[in-house]
Amino acid sequence: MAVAKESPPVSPKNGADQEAEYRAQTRLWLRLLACATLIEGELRRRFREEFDFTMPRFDVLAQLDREPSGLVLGELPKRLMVSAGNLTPIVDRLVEDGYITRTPSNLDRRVQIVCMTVEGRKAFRRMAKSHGSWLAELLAEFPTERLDGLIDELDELKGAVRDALHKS
Amino acid sequence: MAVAKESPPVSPKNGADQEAEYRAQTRLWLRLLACATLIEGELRRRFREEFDFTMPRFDVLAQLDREPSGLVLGELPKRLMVSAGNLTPIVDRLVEDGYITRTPSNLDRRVQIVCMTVEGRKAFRRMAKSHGSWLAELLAEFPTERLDGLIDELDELKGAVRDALHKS
DNA sequence: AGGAAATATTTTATGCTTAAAATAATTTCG
DNA sequence: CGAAATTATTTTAAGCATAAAATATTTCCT
Repeated sequence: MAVAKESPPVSPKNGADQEAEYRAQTRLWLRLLACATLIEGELRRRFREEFDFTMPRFDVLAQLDREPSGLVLGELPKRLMVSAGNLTPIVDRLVEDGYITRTPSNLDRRVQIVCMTVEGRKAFRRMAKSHGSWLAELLAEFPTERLDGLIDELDELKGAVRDALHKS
Repeated sequence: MAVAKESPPVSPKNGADQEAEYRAQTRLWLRLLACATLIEGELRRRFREEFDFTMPRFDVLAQLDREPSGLVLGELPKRLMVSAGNLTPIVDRLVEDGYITRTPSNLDRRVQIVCMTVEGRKAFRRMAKSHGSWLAELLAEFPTERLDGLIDELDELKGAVRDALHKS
């Protein structure tokens, strides 16, 4: 069960410490995933039942809601942390359904500008309101005064992971 | 923008407080999702590149690794928090590839017992080792002494969400 | 100018995920 | 006993997700 044989990264740790840290890191990951899965599953279910809508579609609208003049299509995969190919059929359907428009730029015909329609904006606001209250309902039992603390911890975690990703 | 018009759930809150809490809850959810997405994406990438394997397949093996005598198939969707139908093709392929066996119970022919093979166990251990060190690498910059605190917070969050789900 | 590299987007192949319906075996109970 | 309800699992249809390859356009460079 020798794990700490490789060169220690910062400070030397004996086997038992290293093992304990491994376990804690794994537990953190499992808790994180469990919380996200739990909340995401419930939000997805409600989006479907109440609005016959999906979260990825809602996420696209949420991005466009903040950009009254529209957004270059290529910005969406970056902001939503998904692949570009993934977005194509989602945007296709949002256009079909009249929530957004997709117009090729005249300056650079590779580029497309996506923009929410008036109806899209209306639909988004209605759904966003429900989304907020669903979240409030799901998180109601978590003490309000600890929300900000947890947000800060997660921000730091996110930063730490990002840094680690940039190094490799 | 009237939001707090509905009857207040526990203690009365004025509009501004309610708005602030909504925002904090949304931020918490977005951070949680961002952290999980970031880590999951990287782990998935490495599983694919290093082992040509997927995380759902690994998750199934991880459950079976803790059960030397095997597991009733129906336990897997519960423990992994996925739908039963989802598991069928994943288990199919793990059987095809020789990592696990699936044998119908003689007492109740609806039930199937899933059990890891010797080779499955070997492959799992190899992958689990890498999985642990990848996680350690990704979380290296997050201070060790705060791991347990964050785990506790997430445990509480998970409990709060579960409670909210059971109520509805 | 004109070919090569870069950029934006779509297509393809594969796999995960869900919900709902279908199948099959067991249990319950009148 | 035998029909109805329950339980375990699979199938189906639809959508999300990725990686890798393809397409189309623009920029860079000589």
